Amino acid sequence: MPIHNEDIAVIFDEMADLLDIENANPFRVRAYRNAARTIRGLGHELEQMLANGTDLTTLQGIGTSLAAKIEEIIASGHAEALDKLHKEVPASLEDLLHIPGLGPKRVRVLYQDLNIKTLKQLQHAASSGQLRKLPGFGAKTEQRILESIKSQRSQDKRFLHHTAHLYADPLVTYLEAVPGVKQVVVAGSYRRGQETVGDLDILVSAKDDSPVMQQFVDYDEVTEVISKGSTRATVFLRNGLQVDLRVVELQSFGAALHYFTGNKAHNIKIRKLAQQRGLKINEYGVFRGDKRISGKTEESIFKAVGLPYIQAELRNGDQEIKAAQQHKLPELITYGDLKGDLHVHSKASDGHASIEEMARSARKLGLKYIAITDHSQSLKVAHGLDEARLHKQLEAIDRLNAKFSDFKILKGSEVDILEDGRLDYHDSILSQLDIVIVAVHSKFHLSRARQTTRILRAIESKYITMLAHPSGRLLGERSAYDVDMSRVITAASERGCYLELNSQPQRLDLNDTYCQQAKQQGVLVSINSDAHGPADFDNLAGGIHQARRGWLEKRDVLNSRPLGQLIKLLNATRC
DNA sequence: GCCGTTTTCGGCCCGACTGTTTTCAGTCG
Repeated sequence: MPIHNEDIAVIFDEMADLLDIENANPFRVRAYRNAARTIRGLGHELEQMLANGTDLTTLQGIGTSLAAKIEEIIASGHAEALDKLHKEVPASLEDLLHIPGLGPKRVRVLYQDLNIKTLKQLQHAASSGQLRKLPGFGAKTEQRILESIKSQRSQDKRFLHHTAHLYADPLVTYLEAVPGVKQVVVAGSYRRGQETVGDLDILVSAKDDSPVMQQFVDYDEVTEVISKGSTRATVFLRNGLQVDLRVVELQSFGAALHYFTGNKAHNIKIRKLAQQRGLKINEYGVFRGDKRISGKTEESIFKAVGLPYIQAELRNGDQEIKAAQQHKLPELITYGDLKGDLHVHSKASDGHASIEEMARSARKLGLKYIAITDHSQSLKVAHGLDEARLHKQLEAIDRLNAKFSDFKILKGSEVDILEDGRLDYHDSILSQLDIVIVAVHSKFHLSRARQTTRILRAIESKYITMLAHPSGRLLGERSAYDVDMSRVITAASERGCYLELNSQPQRLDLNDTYCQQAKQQGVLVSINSDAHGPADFDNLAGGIHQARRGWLEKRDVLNSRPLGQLIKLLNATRC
């Protein structure tokens, strides 16, 4: 069975948790956590790197001991050191760590003094008032633990970026209207454009006498106030989203924005660079001794450590700092660079607007072309078009195009890849289309070998233009099907076709890592909305975030091309 | 457990808030 990086990272995280509870050297604990973080951000499978003879100790935070453990896990599927820890500390204690307010020290007390090992035992002890007698615990802590178990807040719920946006936007508007407020920005993973966010970090600069903190906790969506100080507060909104508010002075705003945008690994690296220059960076600025030398803007923070500005989406503490030092940062694609959308449905299949409505909506947003790509005949559930209906649609598109002088509707289809890799229409049909998107909509559970062969065969087909939502995942609902994506990207490169970055909020697929691989192999990516109605064109903004996290520039994106160039590139896929 | 352009030993990012204390530990981000 292949061992993925995530499997190894999970083991190291668990070891860190258990060592923490064991009261091990905190820096040893941190070493495991750092290693887990490094591994998650690698972008290449460790198993593959090892097979290629890579020396793992060259990786950040991996020394001889952890490299040996990685090899052990890849070879055997487990780590003896973790097995040993399990004999000393019950694995279930890890669950207790996820309760807000419970850290390693208190979990250790719970286990040693009351032999509490599970959430259920914890709930029982809290209900019967036993916790408040423990050292370091009190009645309030006991109450909070009980409430948190009841509300299942410990489940670490994450929200789609798209969903968080729906709540962030009105809250920002609300805060901006508070007297004395000068600036409001949502930082954190939201600003970095992550697919999902665990909470919202909102940064505000305001006059000293501004009532912003009080107004924040009085916001009518707030159901619970966790903490509230003079510069920081934490609340929960009705939908369970946690929101942290921080208030800083204008002169510190850039430093705070950088600090609270993160990610953590990025911040730590930037701080270390500062240390090497005899400087100290915190959320209030850059300091030499006690003297603040900058902090008003993010640019000034980067400048202080000798770096050019690094876009928020790139800040994951992995490659971006080295690239910045070498002046090799990408000039990231922006929303305005998009010229069209190559994956759009109409009500002929499972969309809910006419082709003309979709075209006019796209045109209104400034796009110059769309491709109508309704589903093919096998996808009955989405009213896939048979050959006769598709023919009629092509004629209708001809008639519509005659109405536009500055906009083009391309003829396309989202063609099902059948179980054996054949396509759902004959070549004679496909040859009449401007664009053929192929996609998997069934048989998600094939073995890795069969799924990969299936998709590679589809890519080899004479008329295909691009592969849509290549991994098939739905965030929070369905994981990716098991496919060797690196082979798919290489095949697309050799075949000379394109890959989609589907902008639906729960897809965002290709993901960032594979976008970068596609770029490295010269495969153009198309950022498509997969719109089923006019409002869905808004999804493109999320696709842009994802593309930026994948280091894509304008030149790497197929639908950044004006129509004339695009058509040449579409024709070039016909082999 | 990792790391090193003063170091192979002795450091390791840093500050706010809460609750339980009586000056601070634990937790969190």
